[in-house]
Amino acid sequence: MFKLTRKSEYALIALRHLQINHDTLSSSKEISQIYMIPREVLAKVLQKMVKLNYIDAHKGSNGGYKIKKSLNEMRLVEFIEKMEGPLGLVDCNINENCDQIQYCNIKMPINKINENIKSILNKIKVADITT
Amino acid sequence: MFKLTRKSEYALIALRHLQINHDTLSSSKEISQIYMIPREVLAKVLQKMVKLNYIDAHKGSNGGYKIKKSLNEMRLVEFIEKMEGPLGLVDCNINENCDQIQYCNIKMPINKINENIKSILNKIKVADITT
DNA sequence: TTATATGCGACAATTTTGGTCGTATATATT
DNA sequence: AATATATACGACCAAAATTGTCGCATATAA
Repeated sequence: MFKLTRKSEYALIALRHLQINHDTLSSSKEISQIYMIPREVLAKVLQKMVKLNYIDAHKGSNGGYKIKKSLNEMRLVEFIEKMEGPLGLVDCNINENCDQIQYCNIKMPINKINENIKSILNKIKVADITT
Repeated sequence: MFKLTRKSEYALIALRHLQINHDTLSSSKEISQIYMIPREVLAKVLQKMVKLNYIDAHKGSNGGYKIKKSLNEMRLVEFIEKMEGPLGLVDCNINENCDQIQYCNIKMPINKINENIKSILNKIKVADITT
């Protein structure tokens, strides 16, 4: 509970690598080997970041990925939510698919705590991880 | 990802109920019915809280549970960690069973964020939920 | 004695997460 | 043109965590 997923971790590891090597292309093979990450999983994470326009991809021999400068200014929460879906301590912070929703007696206080946490995370930029 | 478990939710719902009805015993049956929580699951959560000495149990007919006053002053994080095990954004905040640990390039920044979140949670008391 | 409560272990079902495989497509290099 | 190497993507499988069920033992009030 209360953990990031591996995919998020892999994404951030890759981003940091891409940031440090922002003057060259880095392939999924290269990154997966350096950090001991299963190649295919990493590849999909990278592909998702391309789709979200966070990094650029170059196909073919000597191809690879390159980070986009603008990404560093993005809020970390936003990044994670785009990659994984909305964050929330409990389901009713996200949707209303909860059997307890109409009887629940802790909705309000939990919601408040959720807001607190989100507001902290809102202050963290992707660059705080990658640089 | 990044969610409380149902068990934690159930525990907090039950605690709030016990707090409101602190002058009488409440049975797992009663609580499970009011909040639409599967009885057996709730029962185990309650039993765990008894073992941790957070609530009192009375067996037999007309039995049930009662909250201990001191619990309300406990930090929420501590409560959750006792119920569920240690919290951490990533595995290496908890133990070192991670294939990436020696190559990881985001250990430090993630650790810092983890500290931030924990320090917020440290300011929240159980009473902030139950009252 | 009976009804009703907690206590507890084994286990089953479900969901989430993490990882694998096959194939298509693009491109630099030879 | 052929080859090697890279990304793109869908289908699928495996493992782990979470959530829920069942059966039985024990305690106690009425």
